[in-house]
Amino acid sequence: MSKELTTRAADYSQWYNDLVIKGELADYSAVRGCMVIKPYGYALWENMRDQLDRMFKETGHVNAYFPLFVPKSLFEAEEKNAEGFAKECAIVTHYRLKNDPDNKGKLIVDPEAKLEEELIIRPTSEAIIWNTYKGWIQSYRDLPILINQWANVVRWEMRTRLFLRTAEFLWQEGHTAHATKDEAVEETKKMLEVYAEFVENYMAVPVIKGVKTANERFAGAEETYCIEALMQDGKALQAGTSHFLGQNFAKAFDVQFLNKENKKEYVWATSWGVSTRLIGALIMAHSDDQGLIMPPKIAPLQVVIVPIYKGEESKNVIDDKVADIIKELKALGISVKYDNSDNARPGWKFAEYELKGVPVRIALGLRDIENNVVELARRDTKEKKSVAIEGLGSYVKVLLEDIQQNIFNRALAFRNENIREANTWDEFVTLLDTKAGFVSAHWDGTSEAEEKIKEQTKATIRCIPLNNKQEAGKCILTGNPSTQRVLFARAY
RNA sequence: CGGGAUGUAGCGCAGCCCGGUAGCGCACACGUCUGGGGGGCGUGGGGUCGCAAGUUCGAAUCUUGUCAUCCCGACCA
Repeated sequence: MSKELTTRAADYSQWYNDLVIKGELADYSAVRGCMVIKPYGYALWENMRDQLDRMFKETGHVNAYFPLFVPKSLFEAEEKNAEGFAKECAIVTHYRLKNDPDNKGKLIVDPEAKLEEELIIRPTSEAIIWNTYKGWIQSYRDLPILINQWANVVRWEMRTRLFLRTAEFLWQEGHTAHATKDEAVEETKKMLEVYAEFVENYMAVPVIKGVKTANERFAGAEETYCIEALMQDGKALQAGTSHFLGQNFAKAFDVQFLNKENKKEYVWATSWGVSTRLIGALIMAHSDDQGLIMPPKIAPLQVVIVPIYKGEESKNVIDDKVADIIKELKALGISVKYDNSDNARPGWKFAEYELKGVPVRIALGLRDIENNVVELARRDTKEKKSVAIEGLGSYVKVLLEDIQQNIFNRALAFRNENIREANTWDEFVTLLDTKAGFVSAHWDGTSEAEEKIKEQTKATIRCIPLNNKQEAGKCILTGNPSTQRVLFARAY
């Protein structure tokens, strides 16, 4: 099977879809807007999940699991949150089917089995969790609660895209409860740091940490912190969010505690999440026209070995040699696959593993064995060289670290080249239309101006970067005074 | 929800305008030569043409309806 990929230049969206489908990360399913995550894609998600999970636990969190369904009365308790998600909720109204009397072999919803109260399939779990926390919290001694859950959620999106926006997606959502505002704010920021560290150090995708404007804030939050990444087509992608929820949910669900002075206070809350969308970010940040490029630290497979043989006899010789190499690599904690299957030829395998983004490929035949070398190819630069079998393990280990660093540096350089300042409206519009990327510009801080800019340019304020430099300026739209620049971009 | 497109073999497509025995490439199976960048040759298997009505002697093809998916837009992690 030849797997022709659309190039980025020809059709960026199609290129992305081709990588996901032909790279065997995911497949379309029989359900509109829902995808099947295939084993290779799921292995990637598992690696991401496992690392994040370690980081959450290192920062004091524990995992738990809450129901998929949220009774409507709970869902609507926090008004802003409910309003924000209402338009995209799937709702369970019945609990039973029955045989269709008019159509043999078919089923219909049993009208007798209507639920007293509709159940909302969670688009996010604040409601069900805060309803639960109410029963868990009486005293300041019960705080903080630092819980994370790995779950699926459903958001009935109008238009979906593999990994970037599916109707059902996998994610983690942290939900913490604190006795003081300061502690909750600190938690919000801490988790933003965890996300930034994960995305940069493991996924090799550079991010900008910032705060969302009121318009872009999570429904029900007081403050939304985010990490924003830049894709190769110049569009921004929100890679993770961490919300300071204030006392909104505590008030909505009446969660109070007695403080040390024996006075009742509402609990302070945070929530934070990243999803399978990160896989979309990973693909669009690194990959090229030959296929995916996996960062070694989370690659489902770090090294693939392809034998070059002629006939059974030479295959056996190579198999023996490779067994030693695999042993050495595995001892160093490197994941490795030996593909000596006879149903594809070497050239086909080379292309296939490039498509899948395996960071390092080792090829060897009798010729190499005689010389005690292998041919080693790195996916990020496609550079090939002959490397001694002696000490191959440590060579590969260093190489994997180098690839990890190299793809991060490459993405960082691209990101930095694509942050440009605009000082006038014309400059702003021209930059958006000709260069894409982030545009750093002054904004007067009003929602009205933000809305108008969005209407006219489709660009949104991605964030107000943390530690932003304060400088006097004029809003590019209104000319009103401004104290700092914010980052605009067209976004996914 | 607005606009555009597509449903024919596992995948990608042609055939439809102008109705008359369902075709190509890849994949798959077997054999063989091969093997250092998506192999060659030979043989073979596989499809109620998305679904439902209608027109007709006859429908993949014409008509109507319907369902689904994809792409672009608005919305959104």
